[in-house]
Amino acid sequence: MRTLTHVVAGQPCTINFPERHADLIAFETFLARGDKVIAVDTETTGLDVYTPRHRLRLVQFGTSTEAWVLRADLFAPAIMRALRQPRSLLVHNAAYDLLVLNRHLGVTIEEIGPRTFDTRILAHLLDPRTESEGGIGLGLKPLSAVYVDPEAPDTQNGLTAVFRGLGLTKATGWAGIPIDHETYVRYAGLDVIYAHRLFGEIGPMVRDIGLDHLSKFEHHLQTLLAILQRRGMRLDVPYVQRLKGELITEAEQFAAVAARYGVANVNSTAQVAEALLAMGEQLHEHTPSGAPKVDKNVLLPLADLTLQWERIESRTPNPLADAVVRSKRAQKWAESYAQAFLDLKDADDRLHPFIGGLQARTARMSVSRPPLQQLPSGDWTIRRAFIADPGQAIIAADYQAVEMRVLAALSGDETMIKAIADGVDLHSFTAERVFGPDFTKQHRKIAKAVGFGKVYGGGAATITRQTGADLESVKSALAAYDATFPGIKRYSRRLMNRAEYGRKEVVTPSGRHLPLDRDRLYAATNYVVQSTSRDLLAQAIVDLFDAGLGEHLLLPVHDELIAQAPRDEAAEVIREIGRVMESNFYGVRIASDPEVYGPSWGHGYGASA
DNA sequence: TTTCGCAGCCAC
DNA sequence: AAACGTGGCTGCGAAA
Repeated sequence: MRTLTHVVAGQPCTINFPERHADLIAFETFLARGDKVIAVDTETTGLDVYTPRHRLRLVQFGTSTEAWVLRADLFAPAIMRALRQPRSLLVHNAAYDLLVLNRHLGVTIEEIGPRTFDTRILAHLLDPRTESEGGIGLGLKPLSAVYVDPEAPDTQNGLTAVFRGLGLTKATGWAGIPIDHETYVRYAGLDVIYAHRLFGEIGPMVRDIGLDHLSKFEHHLQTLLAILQRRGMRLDVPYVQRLKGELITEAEQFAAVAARYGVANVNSTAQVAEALLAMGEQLHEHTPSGAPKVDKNVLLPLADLTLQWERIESRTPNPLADAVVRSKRAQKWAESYAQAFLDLKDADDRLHPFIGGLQARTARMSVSRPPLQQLPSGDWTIRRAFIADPGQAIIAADYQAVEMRVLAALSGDETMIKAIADGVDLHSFTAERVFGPDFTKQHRKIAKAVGFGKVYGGGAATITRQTGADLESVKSALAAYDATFPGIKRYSRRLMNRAEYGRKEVVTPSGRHLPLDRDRLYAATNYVVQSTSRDLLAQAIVDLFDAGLGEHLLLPVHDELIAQAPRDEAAEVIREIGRVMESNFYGVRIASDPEVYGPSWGHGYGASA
């Protein structure tokens, strides 16, 4: 047994590192003490839990003064027994550890999820802001520094310094550092001690502000999302390999065209800008640092293309601009999607994207490694890579204009609530009220942009840029919109006034406190709408599991759920899922649109083979 | 050599 | 008076 000592917040703590089986007797004694709550953490070789190369190295247990760091290669049975004892577990960012323990030790999410407390969830409820947003942050280190001990070492960054001394990098260090390296063991042990103390500090705070109920909900949701992640989605590997090859060829062909105009690297914005200027093009827009902007909003018009890639016929296309946008798109799709899919798949050709259930400031969920919430939707080719399990079909149900409906409900605007109840197209309705009965397609487009502008907090200038309409008609459309839906303007003003003179935050119907930046109080409306829309989807996921439909779910995508079901039941299952998703929110119907896609996700976007 | 901020692009 | 919100990820090019 190796024993390390460390002072945490002025108190001496011990970190025990058993080296042989005889050392476990003391560990059993520690467990037999019967602490109600024990902190747990894992150290692994990397973040990609389901790739064949992923390994579990250490599992740590601890209280506020004592940690046990156990090697998974030597002591797996003891670790499993400890995890299965009937007591509460305390984990910082349990979304990750639940999956690790399930995959490597077979201790399932269902076994330990329901009795796990996650300090990251508690911290997010207290303040969801990251460090860069002016908050404490959601990592164990910044939270410990604030709530436990200002001297808390940064165990993650501290180790990267150690990695360098060993000739390792950030990428190779977690797998390569010797498993008994003193700093590695020490920091592994400190993490559970800090997590335990952090829980002791912020657990009561969450209770005091009346968020116990929301906390319970978020813990339950996280467990369900972990089950979705464990399930994963099936990848059509031959299709992805073929697609990747085609995309790379396309990227190379257009890169060769760009090279003829002096651009050796299409991803170098500096090279592209210089070459375009040399060709006599004007570049009026600039980036925050002052460089000429050459993004696709600039390049597509130079190539005589709309933002939807249709020919405008208003000028001679600039061949360089055309080649650059085409090469970059093909390369982005090849790398960010096709290649990422192949890198992250498990041994059974399934992808298990990480679902962050409580991610954004607004609690919106995120999906990463790979980013399945942001696959191209204007074209089916990338989504076609995901296929249903044998005998099943991909199905999906999305909320219809959920953010507009939430805004209508929260603001209580009678005109909009009635329009929704009557089932009319909201943007056409707005266009008619703003521009009269003879409104055009362009008028509807402006009305739609104004509606989104209200949700996002966008102003006349932004809407002008988006729609190409002139500033004056956009301004009058905004004024007419306010006159048509006075409740929405009133509601936004109320949120801002409260923040102006009271706490710089907005509180959602679920009781979530969302901090506002003092120079961006106008974001209040967006925050409460976005957050509430997320809460509705989260509630739907919980309800679907309660209704026995959880086994069908595959992925949440902000306002929709992707699922699968046996082919001959698919239509019925998705209708049922859609029904469970629907609700009445302050008198406004939150409606869903169920759809059977077919053999792949891409079949919902026009794929046929 | 590795890390990191910027620019850009994908989604809702 | 006006104010475009939330994420993930890749490549470049300079800093460390």
